[in-house]
Amino acid sequence: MSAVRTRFAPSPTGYLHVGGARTALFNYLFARKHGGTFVLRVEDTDAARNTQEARDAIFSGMEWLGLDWDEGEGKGGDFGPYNQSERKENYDRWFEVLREKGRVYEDDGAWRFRFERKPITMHDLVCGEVTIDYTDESNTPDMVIRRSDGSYVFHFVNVVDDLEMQITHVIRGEDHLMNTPKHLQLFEALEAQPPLYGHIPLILNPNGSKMSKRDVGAAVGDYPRQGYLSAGVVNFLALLGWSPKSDEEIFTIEDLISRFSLEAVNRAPARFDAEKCAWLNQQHLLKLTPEAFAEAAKPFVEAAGLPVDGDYPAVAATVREKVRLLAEVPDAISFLLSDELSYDAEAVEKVKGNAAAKGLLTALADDFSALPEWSLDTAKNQIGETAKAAGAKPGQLMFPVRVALSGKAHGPDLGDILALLGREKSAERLRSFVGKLD
RNA sequence: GACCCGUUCGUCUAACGGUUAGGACUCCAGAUUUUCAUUCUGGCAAUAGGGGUUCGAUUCCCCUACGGGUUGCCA
Repeated sequence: MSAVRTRFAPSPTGYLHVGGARTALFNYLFARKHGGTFVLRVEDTDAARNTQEARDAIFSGMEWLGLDWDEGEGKGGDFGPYNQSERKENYDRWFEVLREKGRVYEDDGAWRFRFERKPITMHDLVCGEVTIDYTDESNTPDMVIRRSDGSYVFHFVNVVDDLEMQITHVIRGEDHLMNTPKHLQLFEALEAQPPLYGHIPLILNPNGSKMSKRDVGAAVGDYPRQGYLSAGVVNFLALLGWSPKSDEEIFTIEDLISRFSLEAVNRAPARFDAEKCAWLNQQHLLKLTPEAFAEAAKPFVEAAGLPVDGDYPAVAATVREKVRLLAEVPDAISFLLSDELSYDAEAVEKVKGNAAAKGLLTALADDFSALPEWSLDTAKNQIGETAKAAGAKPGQLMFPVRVALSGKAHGPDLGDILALLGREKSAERLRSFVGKLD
């Protein structure tokens, strides 16, 4: 087989959505796996619906996901231009071939392609052998390939471009399965070898309806904003419709490249599960070094108006194992970066339910002030000492201290909190919290 | 309507025609952590229904139901 060439061919009419991203991913994985070439072609033949924002969203989305293309926008290549809007001469030339062969005829100013009336069998890389009968013209009317304004429709330009760009494998959504016989007929009329096709199942909403624009989780551009790592999203998308055929499921893009195969792609559509996507993201977050985590979370913390100098890297590191999305970080550490505390009502109520808490917290504040030296260990140990001195179990005091210092029921390790806050602030927050318990 | 693809725990999925139908997410219960999270252990939970073929069917065939797709001078 000649060298593998795949392509992703989006039309810039909206943002890049997860379905398109997964199609791009599978084409990318397949090309990389086989040492082939991945082409990015923009199908911008519908001038009325195309927008510059949509073009930019495609490029930035692909870049964010790490799906670097070899030919296309910004990369050049021997088969350009890679925008269909700039390829009219190519279409005119091939249209002329069809006209000379008598395969097209005029209809109301438009030109229709005359199908051969016979059953068309395709050998889909994912779906297997599928036959569509083109014998009955009323079911499969000859299709317009050139509009009355002289422009060409999707089916024709798509085929001409795949032909000229020497695409060997077309991996696309199942919504194109019924289009494939049309494309096959075009290739045959053009006397060209068609690529191999693989149709992957669509992604559905959690309720089973078709996932489209505007649905939750549909826009790739939203993921970075919510604090997803591209590694997490790529991992999740890969598992939607493809299986490694093993119990493993945490994969880097390199892992995916080496394991990917079209044979392992499912035929049934998959539903989008935000919970699992977030969990996978957490798994990839866990793989970051504390420094890398702090750096990744930085934009979110800055956007929340919190300072990211001084202790910030150490502060961020305390919640590395406690968040699923980076967008959760500012909330999780704001009490360490700012003195403005907001108390979680439920957590405070829980402390109020503990009759001994007030006395214990007051005693601890005093003991903190009296501590000869202040360190993570001495401070943390003092909690136990103070509790025991009052005849209470250490565990009884841990939660109230957590709420007093952070205002929350969940957060970093108590020792980390004490060390970062320091002696004065810790004692001060304990005392001020006691005042709120009345 | 017609045509095409599909149907395993709620979700993502595994299972040469022979498994107590496995794993993961979620949820619940324990353990660990003097706190939170992480981690670990255990639990709940599925072959859409009906016919065949077969010694034996999640697996092969047919029918029904359900879901999705296509049916444009959109892509």
